[in-house]
Amino acid sequence: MATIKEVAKKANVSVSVVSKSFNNYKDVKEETRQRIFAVAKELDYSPNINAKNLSSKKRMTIGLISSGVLNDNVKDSNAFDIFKGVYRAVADSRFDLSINLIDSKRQTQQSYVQYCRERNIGGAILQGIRTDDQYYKELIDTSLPCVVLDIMNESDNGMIGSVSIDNAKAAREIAGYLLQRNHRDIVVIAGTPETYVNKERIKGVEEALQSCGLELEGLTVLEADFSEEQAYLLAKKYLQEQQPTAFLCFSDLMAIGVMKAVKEAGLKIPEDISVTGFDDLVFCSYTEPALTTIRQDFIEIGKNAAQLLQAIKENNAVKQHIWIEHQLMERDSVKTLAN
Amino acid sequence: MATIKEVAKKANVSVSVVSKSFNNYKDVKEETRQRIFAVAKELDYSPNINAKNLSSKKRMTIGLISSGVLNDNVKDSNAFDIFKGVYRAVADSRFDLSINLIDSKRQTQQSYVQYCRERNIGGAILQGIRTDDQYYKELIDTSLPCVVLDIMNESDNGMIGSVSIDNAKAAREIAGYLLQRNHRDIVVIAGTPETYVNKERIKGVEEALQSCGLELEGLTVLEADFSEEQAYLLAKKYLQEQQPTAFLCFSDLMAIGVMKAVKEAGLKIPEDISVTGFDDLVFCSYTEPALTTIRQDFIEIGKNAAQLLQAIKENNAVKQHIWIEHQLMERDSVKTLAN
DNA sequence: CTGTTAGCGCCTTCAC
DNA sequence: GTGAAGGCGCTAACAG
Repeated sequence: MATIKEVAKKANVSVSVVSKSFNNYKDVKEETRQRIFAVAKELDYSPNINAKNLSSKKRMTIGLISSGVLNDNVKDSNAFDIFKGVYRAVADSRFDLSINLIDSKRQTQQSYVQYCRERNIGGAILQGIRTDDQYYKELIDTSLPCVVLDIMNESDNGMIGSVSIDNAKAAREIAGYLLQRNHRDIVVIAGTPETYVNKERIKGVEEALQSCGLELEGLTVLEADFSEEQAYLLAKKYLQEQQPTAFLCFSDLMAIGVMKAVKEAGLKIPEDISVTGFDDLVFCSYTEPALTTIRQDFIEIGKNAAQLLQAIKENNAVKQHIWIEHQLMERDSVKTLAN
Repeated sequence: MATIKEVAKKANVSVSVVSKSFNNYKDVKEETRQRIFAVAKELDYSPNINAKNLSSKKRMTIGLISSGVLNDNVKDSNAFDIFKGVYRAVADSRFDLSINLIDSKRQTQQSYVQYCRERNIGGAILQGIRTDDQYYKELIDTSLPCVVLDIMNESDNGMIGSVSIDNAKAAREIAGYLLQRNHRDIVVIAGTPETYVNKERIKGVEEALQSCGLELEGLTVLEADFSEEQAYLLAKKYLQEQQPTAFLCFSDLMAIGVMKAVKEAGLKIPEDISVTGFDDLVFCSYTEPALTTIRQDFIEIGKNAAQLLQAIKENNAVKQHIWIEHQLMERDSVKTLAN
């Protein structure tokens, strides 16, 4: 592998000129630059990233800290879509960024901050991380630029941004959708209560109820920790005693679990019971019946996260939080009830 | 961020001792080592990876070159599963590897080799790459350790390994499954003919036919380029003229396309026509009817690829090709015909 | 515009 | 066992 030195030598210039040429400095004569490029090509030279990172203090690597890399739920590929979005944004930018995926479960020996510093990672995107994560707080307090997904950051640290859909609004919409179709006996299959996303969605559902003049007391909320299995078990148990007209689930995975329980109880969807999801994972259009749900555009989320991160790093972030549009996907799992 | 110097100073030793301590050299007194570690912890020190890579010529980063990062097919998450497998294998190893994802479509300006050299990438795993890829050949000729997926490498370069299921065998199995159920008018929806995977699967189907004493001439093969849309169009057109008893598809995505065409033709699956897939993507169990297919364990594939790559790098690879077990997933899309 | 030079943080002989 | 010193390849002042 040719080094900058060899290029310089062969082109009869000093290394600094070569360096400048490659870094688009303008104080290099065009002619010289061309000559250098020619030689570089001939020698098959390309700058060594390690050396580059070492000497220039610029940090151009971004880390993607995610809980979705090692989890066993093959159905959950949000992390990958987010990844795709980040990748695209980065590929389209003028930066030469590389992406480091870190699994939150694996990363227990060492704090994220430490990991990032070691690797000269200049900014991180956090996905599927909980605010009570042992290292989350540490990261937030650092001056490392971060973008968190599905978390609303409350600190006044200017280096922290966030991206998410408007969960309250989305929940309001899907609850409203059910209410409009005359569902009054709705059971909410919620996720993990401490979670920002969960709180927002609960809020949205409540708002929808209120705007229909309904009492909140009547609302049954079952907490299934965003787990398919948990949702299945809870729904199964619930169905032994009561039969609501609809299950409003805070994730598609949980909706799948619920559907299984409903079917096992000998009930039909949507004839006997309606079910809705949240996320719009790929398989939602293939379930029987196809699941009505809220679509989150994870690719878009990832893309925006990467762009926001760059903006933060360059100190020109306009908004600290970016809302991504969601979409109600109307399919076949909800029945309109007689008034 | 503390540097090795500061640690050395505070521990009253020279930097080299610190370096050695961290790199498990044995010529450091245990007592000193402990003292150094204590100081390091106190100073929150951890070695800088860039500097490390720069000075030691060891290459511990592996690259994952994939066609699946930027493609728009959200249904196709094989790449992610492979990625997961690689990640796990790497996380379990004693190496500190980081993963670089490279999209083959994006990577047009620069050869893989060059990309890897720049980043000090010591080995690469190629996924979804075609042997006629402009940079593939170059890579194979290099001394960069590589593991290719779904390609059978013919060169005698000892640095190249490969991992895949036994495609011929799998195809034989699923074709046999159909034949056993008395299907005789089978249309194969194949992928891209130049592809290793495709050739093997064709071979497998032919072998199955032969072992039943059937003529190969009767076999209809439609090439749909592994595309859902193409498969849909071809099946649609074919159904206007003829009606086979079964479509044997070389990918689930194509099977989905075929199923759509069949349904649109007013035919029922599996009553009128049976359909089989290949891959077992997540949504296969949710289709209506659930798709009978060949399951590829992509996570396992990724894991083995990473392990093989390490073995190659350490010069102790036993086999150059690793076969991963596949599995016939029997679901509801095939009907047993009357004899 | 171009060259010189001092690091960046760490590893690795080679002396002591 | 430990320390000194020379690089790894590149960037960024600072001179010229």
